[in-house]
Amino acid sequence: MVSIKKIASDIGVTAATVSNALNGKGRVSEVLASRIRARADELGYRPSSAAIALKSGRSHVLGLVMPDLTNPLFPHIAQALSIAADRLGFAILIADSRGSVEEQDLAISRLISRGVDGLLVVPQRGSSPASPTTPMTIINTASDPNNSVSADHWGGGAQMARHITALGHKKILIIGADAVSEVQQDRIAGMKSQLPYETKVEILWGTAGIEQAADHVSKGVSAILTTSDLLAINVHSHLTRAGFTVPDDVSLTGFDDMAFSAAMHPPLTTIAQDVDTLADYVLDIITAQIEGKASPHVGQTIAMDLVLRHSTTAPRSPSNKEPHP
Amino acid sequence: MVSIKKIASDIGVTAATVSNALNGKGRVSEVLASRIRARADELGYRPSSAAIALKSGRSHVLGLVMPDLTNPLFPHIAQALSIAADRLGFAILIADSRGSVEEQDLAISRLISRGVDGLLVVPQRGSSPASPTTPMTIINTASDPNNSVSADHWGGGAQMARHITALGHKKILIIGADAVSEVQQDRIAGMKSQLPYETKVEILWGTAGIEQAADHVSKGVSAILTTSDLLAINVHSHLTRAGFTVPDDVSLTGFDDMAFSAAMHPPLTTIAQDVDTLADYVLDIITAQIEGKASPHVGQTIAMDLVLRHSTTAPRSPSNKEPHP
DNA sequence: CTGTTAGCGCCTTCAG
DNA sequence: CTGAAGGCGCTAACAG
Repeated sequence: MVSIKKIASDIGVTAATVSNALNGKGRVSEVLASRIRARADELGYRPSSAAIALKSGRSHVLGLVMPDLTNPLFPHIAQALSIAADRLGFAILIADSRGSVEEQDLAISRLISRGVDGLLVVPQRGSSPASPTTPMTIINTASDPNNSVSADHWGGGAQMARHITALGHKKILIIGADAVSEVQQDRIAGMKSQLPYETKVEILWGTAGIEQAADHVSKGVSAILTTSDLLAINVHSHLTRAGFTVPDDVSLTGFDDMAFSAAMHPPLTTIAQDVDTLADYVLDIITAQIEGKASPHVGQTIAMDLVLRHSTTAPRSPSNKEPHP
Repeated sequence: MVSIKKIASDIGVTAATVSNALNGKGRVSEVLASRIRARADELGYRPSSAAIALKSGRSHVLGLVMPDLTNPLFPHIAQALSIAADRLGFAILIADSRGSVEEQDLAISRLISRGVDGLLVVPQRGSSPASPTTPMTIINTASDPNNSVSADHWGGGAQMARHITALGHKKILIIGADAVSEVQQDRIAGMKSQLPYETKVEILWGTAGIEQAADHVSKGVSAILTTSDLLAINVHSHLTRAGFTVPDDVSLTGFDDMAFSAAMHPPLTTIAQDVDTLADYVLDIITAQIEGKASPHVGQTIAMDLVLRHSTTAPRSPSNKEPHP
């Protein structure tokens, strides 16, 4: 590793001068400076981030803690975050909280020991991680009091419900994966809020929900709203096994717009997150926090987009009273 | 940030003594040492990783460069790697090479500037990144001459082909996503190697392959082998749209065992990677490289597992000459 | 057993 | 315009 010193001795000046020249502090004559720069890239000089971190107290590294790296949303968030981060000169250290709050706390603690300048955490369901010392921004959902920023899960659910009632559905089944997830609760709350008083709704959770879906269709349910695409594809599988076809017999929707959702048959109507905007907001917030400022984005919520595909359509008689083309 | 010095002055000793006590170098009397330790955790002391990195020249950070964080395999690899890494005291910095070799080189360079001790790279298709200075291990496929370790893609393809010919299929279509991917080439080469001379094989690439799949089935193809689950679900969609059902009309297989593959209908027969073993090998190799040693795992290949589900079955007449239950 | 010194690579005064 | 000195937190080598 070639250091500032090597360059200095090569040229016959002091380390301080090299530092000044390389950082364009203007305190060095242009001729000397360019000679220094030339030698620097001849040697392939790279400033030592350890030294800078030590001196400045800032590592320019952010820690990203996710509940489960296996979560299909992780890639998108990680990608958007990593791109946004290095635009700002930050790198991202990843950690997996492996499904438990203990692991989550451990991960946070390890990251802090690593000297990260800030923490980005998507909390374990139902947990409220906190750090007294290191800035931390929480990406969860609006109903979490500690939430810093998030997609508008409630609004996404609301859009989906509006879409489905506009289609004329009056008997609906909602299936969630996990009742303790605040994100899913918000998604469902949003759905319910937009369903007219007369429409019948039932909510089911987890595998029970998946298995009972077909029964409910037999009993007249004409649309099934789920809180994730993975859940939806699962339900779809049970439905077709039971002899129902989507969307002719039942409409079906997901959430998150995973890669496979456009590829399955029928392509799934779902709700997409704007991860790029999310990433920008998150970084804005964390960098503000690091600098002790306040970000305008704290507490904001990012609109989700309804992605219309072919798994939803108007219900068949008798619940569909309006004619349709 | 409480430093070693603070503890030292609190207790009335020198920084060096505190360092010795905390690192159990034995040069400190047990009484003093425990007094020091006590004060240290009262104060919540954490060694500064920047200082240690500066002093030792080792950051204990590894850089992970992937072609596209959006790749559905990334989560699994990242997770396995991050878990294996922190068992060994390493953290992982992620970078996305965003689909281009230039970005890949940039990412590598940025990571090196960050002072990573080693680089883990899943190379951009067809590229051969190299670093003169920083240890680097390449995770690609056996046919890449720079490959350090990888799943046995060839062997996976071979298993799949054996499975399909054992079922009695004699007219087969192979669909790959991208011909320049060495991984996919190896997967396909493995498949072809195990197909008896008499069986008819055709290979198609990309969207063309997806769109022509149904035609080929009309012309007698009884099994379609793809190089990824995502491709498979896509093909499945086109097939059902054309009125064919899987596996009754055609058998269909994927690769990678994504989350949705078990959930779709029918559940997809596919090939799974043993990412945990992969991660262990990768870390073994990179740490060996960092220490200037040689790892026994270099050049090794990790067996893939055939995951039998319900998208494959024996072909219907006329190509199936043996009776089956 | 404990202290002192010095230096990792860099930058920021403060002098010259 | 350039140099010298000091220090970020830590540890190794060398005293005492």
